Amino acid sequence: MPANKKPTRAQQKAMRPLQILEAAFEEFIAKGFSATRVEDVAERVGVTKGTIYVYFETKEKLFESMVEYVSEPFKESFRGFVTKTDDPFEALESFLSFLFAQIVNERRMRELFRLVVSEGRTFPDMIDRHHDTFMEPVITRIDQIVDAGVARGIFRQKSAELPKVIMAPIIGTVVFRLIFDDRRPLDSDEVLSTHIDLLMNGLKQAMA
Amino acid sequence: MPANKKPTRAQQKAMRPLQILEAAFEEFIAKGFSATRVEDVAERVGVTKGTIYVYFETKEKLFESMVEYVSEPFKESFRGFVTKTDDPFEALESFLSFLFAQIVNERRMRELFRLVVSEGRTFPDMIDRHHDTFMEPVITRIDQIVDAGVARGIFRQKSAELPKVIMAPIIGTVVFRLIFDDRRPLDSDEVLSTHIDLLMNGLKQAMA
Amino acid sequence: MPANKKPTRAQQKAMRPLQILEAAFEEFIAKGFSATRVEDVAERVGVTKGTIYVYFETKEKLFESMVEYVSEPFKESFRGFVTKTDDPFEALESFLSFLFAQIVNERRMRELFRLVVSEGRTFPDMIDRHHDTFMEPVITRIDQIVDAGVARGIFRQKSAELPKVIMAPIIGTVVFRLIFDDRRPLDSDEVLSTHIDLLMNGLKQAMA
Amino acid sequence: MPANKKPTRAQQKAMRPLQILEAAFEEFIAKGFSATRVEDVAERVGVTKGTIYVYFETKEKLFESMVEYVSEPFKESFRGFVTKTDDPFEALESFLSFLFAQIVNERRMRELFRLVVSEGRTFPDMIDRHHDTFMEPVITRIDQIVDAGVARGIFRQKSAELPKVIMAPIIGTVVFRLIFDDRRPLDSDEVLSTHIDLLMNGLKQAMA
DNA sequence: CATGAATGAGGTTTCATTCAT
DNA sequence: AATGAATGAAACCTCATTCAT
Repeated sequence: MPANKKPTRAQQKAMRPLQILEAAFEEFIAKGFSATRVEDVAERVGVTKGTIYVYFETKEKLFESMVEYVSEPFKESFRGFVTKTDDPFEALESFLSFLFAQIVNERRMRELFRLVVSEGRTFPDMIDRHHDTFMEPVITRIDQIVDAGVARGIFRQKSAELPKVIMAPIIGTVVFRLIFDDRRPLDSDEVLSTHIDLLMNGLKQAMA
Repeated sequence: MPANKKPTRAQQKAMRPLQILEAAFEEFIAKGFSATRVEDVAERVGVTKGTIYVYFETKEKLFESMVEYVSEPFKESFRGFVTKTDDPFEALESFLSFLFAQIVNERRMRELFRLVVSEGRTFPDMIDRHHDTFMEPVITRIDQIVDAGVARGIFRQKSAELPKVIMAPIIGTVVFRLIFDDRRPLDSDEVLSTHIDLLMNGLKQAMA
Repeated sequence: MPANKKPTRAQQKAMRPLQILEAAFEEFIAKGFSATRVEDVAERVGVTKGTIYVYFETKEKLFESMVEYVSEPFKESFRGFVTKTDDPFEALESFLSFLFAQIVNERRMRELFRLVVSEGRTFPDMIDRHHDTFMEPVITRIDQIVDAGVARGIFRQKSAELPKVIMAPIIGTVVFRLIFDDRRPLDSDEVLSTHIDLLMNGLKQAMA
Repeated sequence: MPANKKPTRAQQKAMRPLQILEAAFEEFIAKGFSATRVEDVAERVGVTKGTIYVYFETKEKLFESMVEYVSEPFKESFRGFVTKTDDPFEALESFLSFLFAQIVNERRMRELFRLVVSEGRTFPDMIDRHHDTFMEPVITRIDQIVDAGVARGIFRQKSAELPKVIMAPIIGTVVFRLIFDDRRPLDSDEVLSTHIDLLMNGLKQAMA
């Protein structure tokens, strides 16, 4: 069963948009929307400029489709994430581990953040969608876990911004890695466990 | 003591570079390096393209000078920051308050982060300088405070990444504000006090 | 006698070129040669670009074939036109009525004129053919009628350019309709009868 | 008093738009709007593409400005045209001579007609303006002359479309020259005098 | 110092045409 | 016969930069 050297035309056609989106991702995160040339994307795929326009109407549409494309895996795995425990500590730890794995340690997600920060002003829709499908659900989930902990007298009365304070180190770590990871790598697992450790103590302490 | 209605021509002349840097800042943060036109900067100042080139050799140099320019105030105030207490809790709280005031609540600093994230790949020097004059000193200072606390048996044994975990929420909050503040404003003071509160409890707990 | 619901595939096939020529006509008169896309023509027929090239080698050839195609009906009817009278007045009136019916009041012929005017410089052959198969025969026929009238002492001695002067209002009316008919419709019948009336009097008068 | 070899920069600047409009006219009439390249216009002026865009925002705007520019002389001379006689025959003859001189025998005006015919569908404004500033005033003037003649019992009762019938040969002759003049030149003066002669007889006849 | 006309390289997009299926 | 993916040449337009005034 030898590997298929040449894909059929039908296979080729089905793959093209994906190939282009992959290439677009790499180019856009490397140079930003404006400084990326459509031709760069084409070259990376191994086709000519015109081919890009067979699949995407404009550079803007290509960018937006690409953002959609790289956002999908997280949305998918978030939908599939279920807490298996009733213990608020374990629930929080479990969810934070999940977020670290899916966001901090996923290059795609880290770079997606770069784009949200850098191109958000030019693509407000992206911000809205990112908020609605990412930030809002995540914050809400944290909120629920904290609420449950508070209701059961395990966590202390929460502050209004507590969910964001719990979330902030994740965003911070993402950005830290985006900026400095090349020269100052950071031990993500250590950061995660430290963050959790701090949180567990910080939240529990109230009960003392 | 007459009000200075019109600056003299000499004063005007001396201000030109500053005006240009201010204008450049606004344009570059709004559209990014690549999408900003030198003419946009000129228009904002009220001069013509050519004038920009009287003071700055290239668009790149203008950008770099602008980053330098908006970075200065933080460096200045950081140099002037002294801890007046020996108590590690107070020292940490004091320093975090300082960072919130100087970074999270300073539009210039927030937007500077946007540029570091978005243009860092194109301007590696900026990243290096930002690391050396901003991140490194800040982390070091946190480290010192934590070390002091540990040495005096007030804080528990610290993790290697603890300073970054303490710093991360600040970066995270900056980025949160950069991205969502327009539609989901966040109560910075509440975030600060919650963060400090959590930290105090989290760190102290070790002693229990 | 069942209605022919669907043409057979063979019939379909035979019709393709005609359908394409029809579509090409509509597109070319609407946007001109250069601004018309081969794909527009294809879409109008309901096929894809490639199909056009099955029947026509290039866009130019398509255009030329189309001009040929829409010119045919006039040539046909002109060949079939016979003067049934000996009276020069009646002959002239009859021929002018024929020309109005076939040219001024025929959308195809009017639009053909638009193409001759607009694309003539790019397609000199079209001009030549239009001259040889249209203008020249028509002018000649007018000339013959006038000659006959002069020979029989009914019309006055003609001017060298008289046939063109007789013809010019027809072209003028065509162009008037091409340009302004949408907002300033013109009563073709009234124009025809006025033109004839004027001519009859103008030509006859000489004899007085 | 030697000729000024090099115009000053100020002179140059004042002339540029005119030079460009002249060049645009020649290019647009030769190839039509769509097939004309901005670079062709630039080359004809002896500057580069970019220079065109210093003076005209888009190719469309350039086209429209050019139409405006070449229309002006006729509007000017039409405003200056006054009939010096009370005799309707003379008035009509005088006006038709004027129109032949200004329209039929003016290359600019002839070619303007080509553009109206060929680009009218793409530039409806041009049609409107051409109607309002050219066709309508001319037709109105003819109408007035004819009315005066009828009122004084010199011309017969006019037909509703008579002014257009009087005007049509002029448009027809223009178009004839546009299309065929290269290979079948036409004697404009002869056409004019024949047209006038025919008209005079045709109109006067009523009195008999 | 300041201007702004001019440049020209380069970017996005279009489209006639080809060709494997 | 018909398709439509792919090409690549070329068009429109932009903009950093220069330089004579």
